[in-house]
Amino acid sequence: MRLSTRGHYGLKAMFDLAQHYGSEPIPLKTVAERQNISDNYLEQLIAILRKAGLVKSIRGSQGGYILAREPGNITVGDIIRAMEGPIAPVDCVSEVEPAECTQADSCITRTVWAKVRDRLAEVMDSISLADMLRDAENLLENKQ
Amino acid sequence: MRLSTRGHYGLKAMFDLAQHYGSEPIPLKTVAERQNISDNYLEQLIAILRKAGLVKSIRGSQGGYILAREPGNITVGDIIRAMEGPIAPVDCVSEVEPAECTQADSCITRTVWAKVRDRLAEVMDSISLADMLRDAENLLENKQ
DNA sequence: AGAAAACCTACTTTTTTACTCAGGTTTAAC
DNA sequence: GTTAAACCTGAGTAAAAAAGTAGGTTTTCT
Repeated sequence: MRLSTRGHYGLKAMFDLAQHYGSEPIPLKTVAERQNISDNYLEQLIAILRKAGLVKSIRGSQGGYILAREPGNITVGDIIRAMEGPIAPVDCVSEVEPAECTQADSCITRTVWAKVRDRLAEVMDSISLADMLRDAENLLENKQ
Repeated sequence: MRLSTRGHYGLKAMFDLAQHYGSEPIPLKTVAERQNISDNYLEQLIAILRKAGLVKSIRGSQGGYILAREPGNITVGDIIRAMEGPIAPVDCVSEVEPAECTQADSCITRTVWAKVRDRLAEVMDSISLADMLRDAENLLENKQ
């Protein structure tokens, strides 16, 4: 039950953009440095986020990336689904196009994984980037 | 966020043993056939379950496997932890020995994954093999 | 003794992951 | 219009993990 670096880095990058939402576009290289990710690799990952409509790019000098929507309107679930595909502990309970399973109607392990899937989706969909910004602020306050 | 076949097959095998709890030991080959798993492969998997203390083996002719505890006392979480290791969407929030992270105190994505981990553990620990047996019975009744 | 079954270890193949690299295209400041 | 900074694309690759195979040894029941 691990996330790949795609999901992990994807959320990091999106959170970085959220922290600078409202100002100029952020160059990929800047995000990569701040989040400690190879920029060649991040370039590929951010392309996925762009195609999923989660970020917008501004090309050319002084260009960069910005969130496509406000942080309150983008959830962890959105990002993870974009980066890792539909949530599905096992193929036969995928959120979209579940794999065929001959014993689907009597398979009890299947109903277990459906419950796990639903809880996973529930928690990921309940956390927005705005929530994360709020958490970051609180963390900072408690430190001082 | 996928399970490997280890966890998937592991739960299937354990559920199979649960369905025959209280009678003679079940040969591995029988479980493998019923659950449609290569018996060579299942042999490796069940060795993990045995070392984790979840099943007992009876050697020799008429031998086989039985659950080490009653079905109400074995949870999906027990089985998945045995088969896949500690629950941890990313290494830095592993249930045991979380990986070092230089920004641990200010990393917000980390707190997200901790929440995901806790929900995962919660749902898996709340379902026992006995619960699954009950579900199976209900499913059967509704069919008739 | 013979058969059935667990046990053990090592090997192989396949798939996925996590990158890297090379070369392009577009834009905007100057 | 040149140049630099940025985005875009696709191919390639090394390492790791996953999934499965194979063959032999030991134990115990009959």
